[in-house]
Amino acid sequence: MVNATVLARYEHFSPSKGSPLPFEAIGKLTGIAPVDEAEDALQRIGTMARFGRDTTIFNEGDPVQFCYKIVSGAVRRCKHTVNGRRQISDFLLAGDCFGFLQFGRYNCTAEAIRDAVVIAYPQIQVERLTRTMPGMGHRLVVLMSERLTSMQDHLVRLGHQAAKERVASFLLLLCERLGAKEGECFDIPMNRQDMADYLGLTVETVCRALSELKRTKRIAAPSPQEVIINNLDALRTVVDNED
Amino acid sequence: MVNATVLARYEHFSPSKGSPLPFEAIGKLTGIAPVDEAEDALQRIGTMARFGRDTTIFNEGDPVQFCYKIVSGAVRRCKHTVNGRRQISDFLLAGDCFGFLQFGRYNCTAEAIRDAVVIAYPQIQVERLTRTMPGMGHRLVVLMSERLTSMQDHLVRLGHQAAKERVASFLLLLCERLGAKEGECFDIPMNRQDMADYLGLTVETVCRALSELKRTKRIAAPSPQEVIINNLDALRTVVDNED
DNA sequence: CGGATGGTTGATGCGTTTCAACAGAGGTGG
DNA sequence: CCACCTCTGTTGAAACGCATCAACCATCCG
Repeated sequence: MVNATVLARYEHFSPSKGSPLPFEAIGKLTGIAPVDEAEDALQRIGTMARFGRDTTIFNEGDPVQFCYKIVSGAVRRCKHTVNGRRQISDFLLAGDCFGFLQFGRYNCTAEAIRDAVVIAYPQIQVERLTRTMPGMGHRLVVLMSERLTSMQDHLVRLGHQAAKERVASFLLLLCERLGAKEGECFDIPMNRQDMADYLGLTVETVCRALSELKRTKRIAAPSPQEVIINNLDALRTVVDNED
Repeated sequence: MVNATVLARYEHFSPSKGSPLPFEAIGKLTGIAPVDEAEDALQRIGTMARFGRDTTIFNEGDPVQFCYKIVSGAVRRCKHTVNGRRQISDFLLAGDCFGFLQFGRYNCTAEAIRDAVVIAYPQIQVERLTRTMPGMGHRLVVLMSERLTSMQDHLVRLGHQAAKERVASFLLLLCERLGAKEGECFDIPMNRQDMADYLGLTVETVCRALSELKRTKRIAAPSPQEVIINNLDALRTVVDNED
């Protein structure tokens, strides 16, 4: 049953509808060549898949079948609470991996924020690689460790920062992640509701915080989905005024 | 310099003042015998140390020198923000490990909540064990994975739950962790400030939430440090009313 | 053109923080 | 041994920030 669900998802796959592409195709798509042995080994077991906006990649509690790497698009990891609310634990963009080092069942839900192309690695084969290739395990642990660090930072955000500070902090994070420079325009890949569910706020509060930042000239916004950070240090000042 | 600090800490060590005990002593103290090869190997490289209440075990950013396991007492993992506030990411009790799988530098600060006896494992030797013993790496990864899961749950708490719900949720967590049954009295190992810094609240709000839970007979409190959960399900109801 | 969707702004109420006062436990020194 | 102090926990009153509810605008699409 679970298998059927997963296979059904592959129908979203666009480049060659219905049948997952072998990994080789990625090289052409992304222009990225495997840099080392571990990466090369992973490549060989990966197949591409495409998930439409707001579709579920896997649910919390599902048996682990695949691990993923994002080629393009964006994904949110989240938990749904009993009363329909949602806490997003993090956002994933091109190049990010998820679903690795989960034991038995996924510990959170993964959903596409916008159309996303991912590479799916069968978990069983990843595990085999981890056992046989010395570098692989370590690499995954480092990945996990980084995630833990970023979640700790997020705890600080949710525990001790005011709305404006959370939004400012989020913009800085996004800016860095996207490699945008001061004064450079970049796209916000998620909508206001996603931002709100990540920051533990309401859509309205996120809007007001953004408006406030615009009013005070710390940021500019050509469109609702685009932002320019006029002065990185000015934004950092907002974040640090946590009290 | 860093070495000197760490060595100085060992002076707190009480059973044989000044010189760290070889691990064998633990067997007698805790009555726990090594259950398998990995555990046994760890035992041989561990030395005991004692940290007084509110002392620092290591600071965020310190180079990783030791990994720890708690024999008795309690420890908090936390981050200190620029303006003196503190976010506690989790509490650790007897049997819990921390400081493992950190790369280069600790990603958070660890402090003793109350007098704590720990076993310190030199990081270099732990790493060697991880490379040579097949079971060790996997065990550490599982540990890390559990931590990630619990931090995700905590994100939900901080992001979407009201004060009463957070406190109720915290009590349930503590109760389970300590293995206390419904109607059984158990000790709260940390003070109100620690609880507040963990839950992203103020001391006063934590107090009020506790008083409210007492008033409604969901819990009883023989002393400020002791709690009895009269009805687990009643408390769970409080937690789930997240909206 | 009409309806749906996502984003923004305004007014109001509620919950948490803040500030303040006080109570009880534990420790110290006269 | 008691007076005194400190530290932690508790409760009250007022201020403030965010959520809520509601209206409105812009864009997109049928």
